[in-house]
Amino acid sequence: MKEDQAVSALGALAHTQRLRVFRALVVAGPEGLTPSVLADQLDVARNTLSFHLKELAHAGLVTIEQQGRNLFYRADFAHMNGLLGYLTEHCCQGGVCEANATSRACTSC
Amino acid sequence: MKEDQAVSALGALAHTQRLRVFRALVVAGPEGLTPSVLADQLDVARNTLSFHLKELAHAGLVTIEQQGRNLFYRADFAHMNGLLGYLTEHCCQGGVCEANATSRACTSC
DNA sequence: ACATTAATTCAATAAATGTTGTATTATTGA
DNA sequence: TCAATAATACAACATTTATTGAATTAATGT
Repeated sequence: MKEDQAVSALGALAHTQRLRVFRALVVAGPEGLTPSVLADQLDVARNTLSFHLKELAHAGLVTIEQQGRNLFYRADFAHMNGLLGYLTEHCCQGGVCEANATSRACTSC
Repeated sequence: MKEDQAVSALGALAHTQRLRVFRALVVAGPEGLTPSVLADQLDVARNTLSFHLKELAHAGLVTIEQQGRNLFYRADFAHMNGLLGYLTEHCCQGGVCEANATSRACTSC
């Protein structure tokens, strides 16, 4: 992951509602969730949610698939994993755990 | 780490210059760096840097110690570690790696 | 075709964030 | 004490981000 990707992903998560949206998608797993369900679950206006989902998608943290008139948003675990790897790597730069950095990211995601 | 702390830390790092400042402090290690040195190193105006350092400090990611007329800023590795733990834990919620979550954070920081 | 549902888009506004220049506080050394 | 240095604080402004209500697009079922 590049610096600007990391900044973008960090910015996308640096908002209470978006972090909750992302967490809800993580919990939902590979099936994902529709904006309607998310809006009900998190009590957010639909257009506001749409804005935040776009932010998350633009940052590469979620993917979108259309099924009929529903959209299914899913957490992009690989991208989140890349962010964790970036942070771990740079958190430890100059430290003693560089060798572990790659194995430390969430490999199951 | 609580949600609002995580949001705050994520927001502090979600800015190119602040991320670079933090990385420079990580590289500098336990000695830390003064604003003057950071400003020269990163080519940022001093008052702008002061603003960004305040943001990082407010988010708990850096600590400040005064020595004479110099201030020494240091990366707070424990706090960064806490953020990584929070993200790892929530990135994996509902997944298979919850048992590893605690061991995955940067233990050397 | 028509009404309904899902979701987004747009414009307007409000709120938060970032930058710059200037002024201020505090420490040091002559 | 006075000049120089380190750093922050403040005010003004510009920019970006967030929210809301109204309108729009697209898919579905009758």
